[in-house]
Formats: sequence, structure tokens, C-alpha cells
Amino acid sequence: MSRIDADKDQAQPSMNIPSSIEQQGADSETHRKVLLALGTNAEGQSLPFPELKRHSSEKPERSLPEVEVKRKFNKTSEGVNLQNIWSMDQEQQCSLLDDIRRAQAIVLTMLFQNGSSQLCPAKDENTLMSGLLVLIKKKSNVVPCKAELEHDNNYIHMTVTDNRLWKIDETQHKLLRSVLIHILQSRATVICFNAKDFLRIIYRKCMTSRDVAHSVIFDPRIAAWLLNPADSNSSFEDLVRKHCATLSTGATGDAPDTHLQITCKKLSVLYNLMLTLEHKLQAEGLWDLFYNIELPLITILAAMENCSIEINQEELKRTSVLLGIQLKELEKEAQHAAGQKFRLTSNNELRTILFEKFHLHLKCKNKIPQTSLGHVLSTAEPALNQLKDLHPLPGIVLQFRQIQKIKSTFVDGLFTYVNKGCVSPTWNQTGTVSGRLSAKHPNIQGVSKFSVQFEKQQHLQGKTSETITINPRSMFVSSKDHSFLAADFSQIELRLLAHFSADPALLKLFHETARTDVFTNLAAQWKDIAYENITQADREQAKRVVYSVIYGIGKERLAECLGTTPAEANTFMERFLQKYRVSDFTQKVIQECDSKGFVISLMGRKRPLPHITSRHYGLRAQAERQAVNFVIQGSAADLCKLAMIKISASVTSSFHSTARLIAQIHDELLFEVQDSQLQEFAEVVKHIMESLQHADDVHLKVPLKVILTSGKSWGCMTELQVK
DNA sequence: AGCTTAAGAATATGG
DNA sequence: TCCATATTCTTA
Repeated sequence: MSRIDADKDQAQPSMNIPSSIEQQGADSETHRKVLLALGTNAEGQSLPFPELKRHSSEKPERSLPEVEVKRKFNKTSEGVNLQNIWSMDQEQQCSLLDDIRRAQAIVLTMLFQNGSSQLCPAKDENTLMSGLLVLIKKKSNVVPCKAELEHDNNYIHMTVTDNRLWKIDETQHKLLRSVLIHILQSRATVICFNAKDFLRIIYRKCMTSRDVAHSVIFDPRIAAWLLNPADSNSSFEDLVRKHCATLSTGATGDAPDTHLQITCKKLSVLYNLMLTLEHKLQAEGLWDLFYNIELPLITILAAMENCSIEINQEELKRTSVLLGIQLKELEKEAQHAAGQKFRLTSNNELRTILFEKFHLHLKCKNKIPQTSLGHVLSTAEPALNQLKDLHPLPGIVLQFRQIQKIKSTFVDGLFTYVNKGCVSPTWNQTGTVSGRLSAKHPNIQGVSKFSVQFEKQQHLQGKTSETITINPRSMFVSSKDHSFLAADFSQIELRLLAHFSADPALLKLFHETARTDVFTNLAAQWKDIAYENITQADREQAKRVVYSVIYGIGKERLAECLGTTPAEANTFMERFLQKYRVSDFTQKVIQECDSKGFVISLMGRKRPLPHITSRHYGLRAQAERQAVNFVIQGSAADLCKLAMIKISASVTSSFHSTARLIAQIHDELLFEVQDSQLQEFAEVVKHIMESLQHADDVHLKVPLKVILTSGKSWGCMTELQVK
């Protein structure tokens, strides 16, 4: 693992690219800066002639079988060498592997069956890979000259459609594997747009996790996202426009180029884009975060996407039917309570019944909140909670909505993503402004944690009703002879707040009460209930209240949360903020944001907040809350990512551990572990995660606490005791 | 008329 | 006038 290194005197790891830039049309000032920025490589050696120390661990394959002797050269007007790998003779293949080893940079993209590449805006999500196009940038011993370089660089084209390559004859498979391993283990800078997608495919087809464990692929999309986390989904061409305005993406229109030739040009542009982005990352102090955190994560996420999570389909089907019946029951009850037929799913119809038919808002002593823009009364959860003592209908609606959400999203919705009895979520590394990961198809991070309970009516004789409990997480089960192991950071954001604010009372909370749960404690204190008698729901409420107050909730909304009057909520808030004095910290963050226009997290992640200087109170206040929230949430995201990297590194370097990382739920890492390795692995994980407080540049003033649980189903985990 | 689409509301998660 | 995600559903 590379360490995060803030020591500016020491050379930082860089793209390891010497000064062979042909920034067509880029201004000379930028050009000069890029040259300067590229003066050293990862080891701080002077470029452009670093030693070739590390070759691939695998010997170049000397005994490559003869394929076709015919050579196919394809010269474009710019003198681009485009060669088909399957047309190479044995000698040429060896020479190619040699070129890869010696290359200064390798830029590549997948090609798809519909003729597009990773550099085209994605139209069709499900199109299959048909080949690879690789640009090999050679080192040059002379001062780079544009013409020479263009001539030296060669483009390799590999057609690898499913019937041609992956399964086909062994010799071709061997050659391809060899080429890929040489690329991934080359000292050259490897650049790929959407690298995770590329890694996931080749990983599945012809690589092992150890083959790619130490490879680093530079991905411009991630670089651009770090520079501005608000642009999460820019296409390649968007990025080129944004970051190197003077570069065109080829296809000047003079000569009607083929798809392949256009893509060749795009690869060259991609290279230049990455150089520009590297420069910008360095200038903004984001390079370490990029190189040490985000890049290693790409491989980890690709591996996560390649492993699947088993779903208990029989159970899923049963619950779907059960919930369907219950929804019908509730609908009947609701219509009875309303005294008319209406669609329970239509909030407009509900609104007219609640407020125009029953006038419940007039009978309620608190004010009913309104929808954000529509200036109509809200039918959302907080509003219905206030109304449920006045009429049976709101309570029925609330239960209906809860069950409906579970059924449509986590039961029926989950079905649509089940493939061969399993699901494997897609992980988005650049989808959030806070630095967190997000997941979709299915969104495993959003699967309900708590069970839903309801009474099932027994229509057969008697009024005996049966209590049903359904836990959506119990649909996710571990494979045979394996268990899930979950490792949770406990109260990570609150601990980070204690660290940043250095407030004695907050620090004391974590140093003293290491054995008891903070939120349970607070809930017991506030509600005057014994610690042992606090329910999960009480604890959840306490948690929400704490974070809401810290991040600046208003007294009206807090009153809704607590079920009190705004005045009471206000005194509660003041008492809390007096006990835990965090306002020095929050004011400092806001002031810093105000002067710089952005805030940064523990590991240098950045979030611009232009509204921080707005004259509109609303916008400015929002930016202020976002600033405070980002410092904490972003730092927590940093730590969680660091944990993923450290643990994954430990697994790949271990000879016997077969543990697989399956999911990340923000502060929780979910593994699938062989039963025989459970205890041992648990100890390793706990140790690594807790030691993060002293890792690299991180020196937290609070201890990190990790809670480990294990079980055969995600819905039923029991705490694991390790030393 | 029936069709698609984009935005908003509601609710699940995480802190 | 807590923050930030995804998904489903309704509505225009």
C-alpha cells in the first residue's frame, strides 16, 4: 500500500510519464506546467529514463504457437500504426510484449459490438465487448519530437468477441492473457476511461485477483470527479471539452475515418486529457487522494461486482405473496376508515380525504407541514404521525406505505435483479458529492435494516391472529460452508466530530464509555428509561436527533422529530449544544469555506460550495450546513475507503484467506468468509480497522471502535467476540 | 387516445 | 432552514 504522504519535500507518486506531450493546440503555458509536473516518477527518480526494474512475474511466453503469418498494417494520414494482434507472427508477438514492458504509457479502451467504445457516450448499457484497442506509447531516448513520436506509437487492435476469444482456442487465449498481464504489470502508466468496467470484464474472463492486485489504472473520470464532485456522470467528450478546451476529439471531417481510426485518435486525446487532469489534481492537492485511495479502490470494486450474493428465492416468493395479501387487507381497512373507495397510493386523493373531507388539519393543535413547492398540505410521514391520534386512517396509511415500500423495492424489486439465484450490485465510485460510494441494481445500501411486523388475519374459524415479522435482509444468504461477516465502525461521524472539535465532553464520551453504546445511553438519559430497556427504535431516534442538531436542524423540524413543541425542542437543542460545544469547530469550517470557496475532508477531499457567499440567506445557510456536513461525512467516507483498501490488501497478500468483500454499506463492510476462517479473519479485520486511527497521516484524537457480527443470513447476525 | 418523459413526493438507507 | 444516496410511484 502506498502511504498517504503529505511531506511536500518528498517526491509524490505521479503518473510516471516523461515529457512527451503533444498537446495539439494547447497553450504553451499549460504545456510548460505539465512538463514541470512530470519531472519525476513514483520513486522520485529523474525521468525520462527510469530503470526497468519490475517486469511481469510471469516469463514472456517464448513458445507462442504460430497463428497467421500475414501482417496487416493500416496507416492513417497521420502515420498511425494500427496492427491486429491476431495477424502477428511469433516474433512480432514477442516484440509486442517487449514494447509493452518498455512502454512509457499504455492507453486502452474496450470496443463494443455495436461499434462504440468506452469513449462514446453510453447508449446501450448491455452491449457486449467485442475487442480492445490499445495505444502503446514508447519511450524515446531523444528529446521528443512530435513527428517521431507519432510514428513510434503503435496501436494494437484485439478482436475478442465471445465466440472468437474468451472461449476459443487455447493459443489465442494464452496470447491475450499474456498481453493483458504484461499491460497490468507493466511499469508503464496505464490509462483507461471507466477502468472498473474494463477490469471487471477481463477479470471474469481470464484473470485472477492476484493478477491484478497491484495494478493501477488511471481513470480520468475519477480524476475529474475529485476536481469537482458535482460532475458525476460526464462523458469522455464532456471532460475533454471541460478540461482541455483546445483539444478536439478527432474526426475533423476531412477524411472519412473508420470507427477504429476515430477511436485511435480518441485514445491519443484521452492520454492528453489524463495528463491535464494529473496536473490539475497536483495543483489542487488532490493527487495523494487520487493515487492512494481512489485508484486502488477501482480494482476492489471490480472484484466486488464480479462476485455474487445468493438470494433465498423461495423465501422471497413467499413474502411477496404474504405482503400482497396484507396490502389488500390494509386497503380494505383504509377505505372503511375513509368511508369511501379511493386509491391508497394516490397522495392527492388521500389529501382531499384527510383535509377536505375530515378537516383533520383544523382538529390538530400542531401545524401540518406543507409540500416544498406545491403550497399544499403534506401527507408525508411526519404529518401523518401528528394526525394518527385523531383518526384511524393515517395510521393505516403509514403501515400500508411501509409494507408497500418493502414489497415493491426489496421483494419484488429484488427479483428483477436476481440472476441464477444471485444478485451483484453495481458500484458507483463517482456518484456522490460526499466521497461516499453508491450502489444500484439492487441498491444494497438501502435494504431495510429493521423488520416489519403485522398481524395476519386468520379467516378460518376463530379470531386468532398471527404476528408476522419480515426482515428484508434475511433474503441475502451466504453460500455453503461460508458465513457473512460484517464489520461496522461504531458512531464514526460522531467520533470524527469529537476529533475535529476537540471538545472535552465529546472526547470523554468515547474514552470513558467505551463499553456502552452512546446513542442508547443518550436515549436512556432523555427518556428516563433504563439502559437495558431502550428499544432499537428509541436508539434510532436518538441517533437522528443527535446528527440533526449537529448539522443545524431548525427548532420546528426538531419538534416534529421529538414530538414536542418548537419551544421545548429549542431548549433541548440549546442544552445539547452547551454540553457538547461544537460551534467553534462549525464556525471555523464555515469561515474557511467562506474565504476559500470550498471545504476539505480529513484526506483532502474537496467540495466547492459557491453559494457560501450568496446574499440569499437560504442558499447561504444551506451551503454552511453542507460545509459542516461534508467535513464530517466526507472524512468518514475517506476512512471507510481506506479500510476497504487495507483489508483487501491483507487478503490478497495472505496465502490462505479466501474471504471476499461483498458490499460496503458506508460504515459497514460485508464479507463472505469460509466458516473455518471466520475467527481468524475477524481478528485481522478488527485490528486493521481500529488501527486506522494511527494510519499514515491520520492521527485521530478518538479511538475507532469496530463491531463484528456474523451469520448465515444478512438478516440474522450475531455479535462476534474477538480479543 | 394512448404513449413516453421528467420532476416531485415519499420512504428506504447511511451518518 | 440537518446532509446525501436509490427506488418506486404519481402526476403533468
